[in-house]
Amino acid sequence: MPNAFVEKLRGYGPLDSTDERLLEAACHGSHMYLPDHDLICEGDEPSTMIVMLEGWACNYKLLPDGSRQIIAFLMPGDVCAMHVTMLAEMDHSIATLTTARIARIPRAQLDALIQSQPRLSEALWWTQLVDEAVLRATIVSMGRRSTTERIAHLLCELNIRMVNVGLVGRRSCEMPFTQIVLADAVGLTPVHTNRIIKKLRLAGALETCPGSIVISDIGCLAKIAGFDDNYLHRRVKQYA
Amino acid sequence: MPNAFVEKLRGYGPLDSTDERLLEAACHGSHMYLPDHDLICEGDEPSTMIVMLEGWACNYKLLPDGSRQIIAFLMPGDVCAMHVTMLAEMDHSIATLTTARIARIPRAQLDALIQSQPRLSEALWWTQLVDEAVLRATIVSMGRRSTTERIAHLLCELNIRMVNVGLVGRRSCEMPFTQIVLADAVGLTPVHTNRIIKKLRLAGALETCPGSIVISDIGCLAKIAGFDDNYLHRRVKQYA
DNA sequence: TGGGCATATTAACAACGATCAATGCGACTT
DNA sequence: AAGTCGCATTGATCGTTGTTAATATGCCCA
Repeated sequence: MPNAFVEKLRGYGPLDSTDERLLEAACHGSHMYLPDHDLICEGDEPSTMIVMLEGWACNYKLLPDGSRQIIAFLMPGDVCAMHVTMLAEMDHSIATLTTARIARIPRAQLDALIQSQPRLSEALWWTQLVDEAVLRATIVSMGRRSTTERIAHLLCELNIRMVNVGLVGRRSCEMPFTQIVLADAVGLTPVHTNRIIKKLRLAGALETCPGSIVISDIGCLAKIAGFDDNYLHRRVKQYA
Repeated sequence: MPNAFVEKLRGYGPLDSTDERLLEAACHGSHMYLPDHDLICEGDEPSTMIVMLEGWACNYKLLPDGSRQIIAFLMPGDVCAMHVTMLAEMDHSIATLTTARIARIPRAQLDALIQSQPRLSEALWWTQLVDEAVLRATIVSMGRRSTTERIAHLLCELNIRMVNVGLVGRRSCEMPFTQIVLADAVGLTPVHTNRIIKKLRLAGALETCPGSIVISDIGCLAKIAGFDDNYLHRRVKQYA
């Protein structure tokens, strides 16, 4: 099975065979986790970089009143912020959304990799910068887009990111999370999120199953969202 | 006049005199800009790291309907994301909010600095990670806090950041932006922002002048916001 | 096989924030 | 001195979103 992390970094620029071999070796001690499993919690001391190999996860924060805000979605190939090990404690938690295979690369090993493989170092920097651009886009969505645009925009982004790592089949793109999870990501109640999902379903943009959302017309969704993918900083545009 | 950038990086850990000298030298060709001046725009190709030496600026994005979302505030000592020069084009714009002194460090010079001064490199990484944590906290505020908490939380954050770089005098902390700017940062209309500001004023938390907001009771504000500064990562991890 | 549980869905109502409109005020210009 | 402009402020009204509640559905498990 191809290593999604290697695959993703290749998206930035060519890696040589040593780069890829070392990267795969670093991901060797991966483990499977069940859905809804906290990989690390706010307040914990980070000691490793977390790499998603299979499945989905999210960064989130809990508030005193018990509500949750999902800050970012992680899919295969994604990493939690590089070098977080420089910080004394996590300011957010990371949990799986589905069963997931995860590798943890200790700081020392990461540092060694970065120092010896300049291409790898640059590719990792690039993923870091793109992740930050995604956070900025999220802020814009939450501040100035209508709730319908907001949800459509998020789904467009996830769709492109899934395409980038080969998660989208011939015609169907299935996102494996409940409407409750989606609500926590866009800052709405599950009830209202459901109303919007219904609207998007009636518009023909998507279909729903319990536990997942299937994109049926990405063009329709992109139009509703006013989606522009420039912030994902893809090197190769593959739109027709 | 002390260099705010050097001062801020010192907040992470000790720099040696060479670090500080080189950093100050890199900031030598600074320029003054008027308020509301775009330093770089979405779509532009970034070629330098932008360093705030005096005054305030913000990262923002404009939407097709003309509305604006401010993504982050920049104050003296702050930099726009390190290494953005790796990306082909800016995904957001940066504009001054007040008159401001700004240095631009070309990528080559930045790379040389980072390679020769490991402490500096680490300190820059740290600022980068803290900036990202601030973006995460912004998302949480926009998604799950009441509008009053949201505004109070932002003001608390800005207050701490101002304290960190010596911008808060003996008793008064004045933030030099209009309520319109604040509205664009918290994703509300100026009208509603004004209503909340009034409420906070009546609670004794702040005072207003045209064009600025003065914090008069940070404790009160922090209580209203439910503010916890952990995400600003002010304590430094001790390495064995 | 039946009961419990999480998710999805819908309705009715309440609360919140946007919109529209008008006024005051001070700084700046002519 | 009059006029313009941007900002701050307030009121009235309207649309959107949250809240509460009820029901349906499918799944897991005892």
